[in-house]
Amino acid sequence: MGHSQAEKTQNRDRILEAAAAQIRAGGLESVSVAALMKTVGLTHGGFYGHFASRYDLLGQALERALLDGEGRARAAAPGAARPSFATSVRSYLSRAHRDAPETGCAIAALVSDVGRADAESRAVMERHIEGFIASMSDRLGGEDEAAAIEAVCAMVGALAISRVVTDPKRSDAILRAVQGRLMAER
Amino acid sequence: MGHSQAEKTQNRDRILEAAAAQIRAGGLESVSVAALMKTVGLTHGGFYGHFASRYDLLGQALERALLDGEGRARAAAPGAARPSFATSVRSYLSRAHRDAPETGCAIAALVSDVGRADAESRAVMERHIEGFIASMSDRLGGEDEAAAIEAVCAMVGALAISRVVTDPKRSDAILRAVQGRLMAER
DNA sequence: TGTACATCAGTGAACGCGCGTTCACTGATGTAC
DNA sequence: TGTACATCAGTGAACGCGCGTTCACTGATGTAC
Repeated sequence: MGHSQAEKTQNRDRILEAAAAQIRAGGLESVSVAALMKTVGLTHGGFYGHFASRYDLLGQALERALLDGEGRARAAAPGAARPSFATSVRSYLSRAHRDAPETGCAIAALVSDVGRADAESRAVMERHIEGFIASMSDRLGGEDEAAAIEAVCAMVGALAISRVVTDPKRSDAILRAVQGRLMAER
Repeated sequence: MGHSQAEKTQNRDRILEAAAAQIRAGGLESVSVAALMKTVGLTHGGFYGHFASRYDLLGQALERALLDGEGRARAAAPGAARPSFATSVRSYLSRAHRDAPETGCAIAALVSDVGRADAESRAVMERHIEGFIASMSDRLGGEDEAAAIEAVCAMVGALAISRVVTDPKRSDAILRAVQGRLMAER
């Protein structure tokens, strides 16, 4: 077994990435140090060589999850150009996105959790919410921020709600309805 | 100290009500049997005379929280008549509602939590989401379900997001923006 | 280039703590006569 | 109506368990010569 410095950096990153996926799949509280380290193939004791505490990790994992989700959105648009409003909405409100929370938007995956978290965590997510609004506003021509805010709220709400609904057809219909409304309005 | 049968029924109800508030304020996982019983003024041992397990309680508390939230919405409309679309939206997207999650809509308070819960819990919330959509659809004239679905998603999303945003003015602005857009459209 | 040693990433046993749950017990309630 | 007894709501000590965290240890890495 190797213990090089390069591997340490790499392991830290793998821990963070696994935690970022875990919090989206199971919520902030679902992260256990032992289980996390097992996922990465290490033992729990080594954790504290990378992070000061579970709480410390959680803060960083939240930021990472938010970045990951945005990265995925960017990657989902084929071609180099910035995706259009319609493309963003379609990709965000897709079944694929709904069915893969662990790699998807962390805002939708964790809104209600973070809404009751400490101010620091809320500020972290807040920055990404503003980024989301700004990018949608941009894609709408940048004139009407209220329209962008409504779109973001409807998208986050629809995705989160679609994950609650147990009837797959009905869940699909909700995604489609909001998609249709958002595209039709402009 | 009294132990009459009437008091037992009453205590059970108080436990359930406290749990319904707690899950909206702190999430499903935030409920601890000991803390809950203390809130109600009893000791933890007595809990199992009322519920089979913590898990059993959680299921019932979720249903109760959802009913509570709807009751509050109904009570918020002064006068006997069913509130209009505009009144519902205004009351739902109010600062008062945002600042009192423990008595407010359990859908907004717990969407992302329940989205990753077992099918049974999801089905419980699903029924209330359908009820919410149906009532909004009704208030819109009952012709365009997609409009009602969009409104519900935007309202739930906006309220949940407004609780994340740490800047109070910006949080207010988000509520107002979505309110304005939903009312303007029809 | 090769050797000796210090560094340090990761190991795994151990600890304290809180939590869900159990259970023998208490004493008021409510019922049978 | 009053008395004796069974019932049972609530008490609080105790238990097992999992979890976050610590720490002495291991052995490969990387550096000084």
